Amino acid sequence: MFVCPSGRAVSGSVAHIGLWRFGRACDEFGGARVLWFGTFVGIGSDREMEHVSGVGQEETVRDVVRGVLAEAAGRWAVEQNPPVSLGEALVEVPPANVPGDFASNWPLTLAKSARKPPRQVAQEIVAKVLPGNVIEKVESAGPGFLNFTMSPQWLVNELRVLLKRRADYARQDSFSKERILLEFVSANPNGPLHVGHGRGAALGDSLARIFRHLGCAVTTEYYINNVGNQMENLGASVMWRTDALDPTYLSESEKAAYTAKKVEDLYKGEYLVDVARDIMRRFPKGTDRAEGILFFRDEALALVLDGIRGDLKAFGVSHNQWYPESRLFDEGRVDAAFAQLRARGDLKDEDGALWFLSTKYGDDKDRVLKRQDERPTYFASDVAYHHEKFGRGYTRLIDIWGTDHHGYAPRVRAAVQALGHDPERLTILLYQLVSLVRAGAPVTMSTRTGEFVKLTDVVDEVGKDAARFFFALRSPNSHLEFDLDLAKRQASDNPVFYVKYVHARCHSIFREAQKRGLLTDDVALPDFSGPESLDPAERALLIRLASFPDVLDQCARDLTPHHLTEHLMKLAGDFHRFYENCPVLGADPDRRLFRLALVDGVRTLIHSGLSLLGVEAPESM
RNA sequence: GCGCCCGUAGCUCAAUUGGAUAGAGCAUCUGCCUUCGGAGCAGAGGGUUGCAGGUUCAAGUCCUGCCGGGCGCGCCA
Repeated sequence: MFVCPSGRAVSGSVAHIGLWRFGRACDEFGGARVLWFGTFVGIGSDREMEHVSGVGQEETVRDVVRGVLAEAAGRWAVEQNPPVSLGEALVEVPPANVPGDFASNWPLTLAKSARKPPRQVAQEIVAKVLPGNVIEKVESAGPGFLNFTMSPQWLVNELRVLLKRRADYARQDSFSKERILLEFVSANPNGPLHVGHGRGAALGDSLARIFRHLGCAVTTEYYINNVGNQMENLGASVMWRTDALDPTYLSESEKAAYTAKKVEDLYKGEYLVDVARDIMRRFPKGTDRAEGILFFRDEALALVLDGIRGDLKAFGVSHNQWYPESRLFDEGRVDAAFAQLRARGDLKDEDGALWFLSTKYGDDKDRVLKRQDERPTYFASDVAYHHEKFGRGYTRLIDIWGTDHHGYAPRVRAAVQALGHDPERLTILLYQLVSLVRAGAPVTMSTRTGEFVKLTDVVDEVGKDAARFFFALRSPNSHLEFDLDLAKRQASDNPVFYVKYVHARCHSIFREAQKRGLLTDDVALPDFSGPESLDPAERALLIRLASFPDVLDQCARDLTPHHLTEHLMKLAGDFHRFYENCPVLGADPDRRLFRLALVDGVRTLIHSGLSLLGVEAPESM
């Protein structure tokens, strides 16, 4: 067992361990100063087969391969003259046609400084790999690639680790230092959430779950825009609906107040009729109530927010915190942010307004913080809000926005920077918008006509699980076409059902095993013995299961759950091939126990994976 | 006009951040499965990665210019 400066066994880049090794060797040759941490256990030795117990997990499979590679390359490098500097190297999953579980292109990148052909470098590094039980085979191939094949013993042992850790499998110590604030949805509270918000909600919630699973402390937050023009317009819109329902309900001054608003600024959505009815029911004519737009605004706001909370709950999403914009004013944070910017010389007064000189920080124009009439802009509170979020001590802020807000990003970044925060610690994740398809034809979505498709309509139609899975199916960066017909089909062409079915089938095998008296305890499966040799279908499943931590790692790195949905679909495919070729209950006792363990591993990871997406995994269907 | 995102098989999308013969699913076609759940499996066809240059051992990926699509460009939020 060894400990790395970063706290992670083999962190990020291979260069880390490579340099270690390299450094130590240099020291032996009287070379560079060396930092040596802990005791290095020769990679590939039997010790390596022991996995750490406890909450955290040190290495993913890929880390293990990186370690083997770096160790060998490090020993190779010290023998080179002129000296070779080991840069970044990458261990990747190779294309299907190449033999091996992992591959590296390192020799290709080292060839130049080593002044040797890449193939030769590859062969020399292969020769340096220490024999052991982890890697079965290392080969040089192609123009200078290295191909690694994991040993059956390692794969089988990793299954034991999975069955021991269960729901904690893939938790990694390195992530425990991260404190993330994830802000998402934050839709203006002027009506129900629509489908576009659903994508943001699914994205944010799944990412939060994935980060937490990996061991990060994550807070999810919804920022409520409860002040400003649009909220007054909401109040006026409700008054307009109220007036239509009962012309005697509003006072004359109230009528004047809402009719003073421009008609095109009013929200036309039908749901506001219900809001109006609700208010009239709770405050009958003649009873005591506050007067004016603000009364209707606040009442409407409360009702709309309740609705949004309900929409999200039905979608399996609940934020840890709801942060109202008004709080920033109540606590004086907006003025405080202004003062700080002023002190830095980042403000100017011009045309009677107060401006933030965002062009100093890369924005393409300066931005107004306070209008001529002294009222602050939305941007002003957002500046204060981001400042406040940083002040809470998070290591990272993530904002998730629809791509239609992308033009807003540079000014927020500028503000964050001007207020003295590291802009690298703020990530603004933009997702492309969603188009709905029904019966092969697009469903139109326009917020302006008030005919937008509500998230709840989609959830009601296809179910929460299908909706969650579909929203997580694609990279945030690509347009998402949501096929409503496909999503609700109870057939194998629907990926949600394909994956869920495998989970149910796994449970069915266990039910059958118990019925036949082949299994007394369906949970433990502690000590199965690894088979002499693995069937290809068994092997494919083992490597797929073992790749789960790497997949989550990648989801966290790329800020997208779509690697996970893809992995689950591949896992389901692997399982069906296994199921087809490898009878479980009909096998001899040792093999049966091993295969039951495999099935147990599959259902465990499907359950974990789906729950990270907010999707249920039924035991029968 | 300017800025950001995108363009990959008939359709919907991947491609591990510059790597090997660009892969899946659906659809189509051909087979298989009365066993632990047939909601399954195996196989086939299908591509000049929008176009044209450039960078290098290597480009769907990077740089330039076009073409096409989406979204922004307010003292709205």
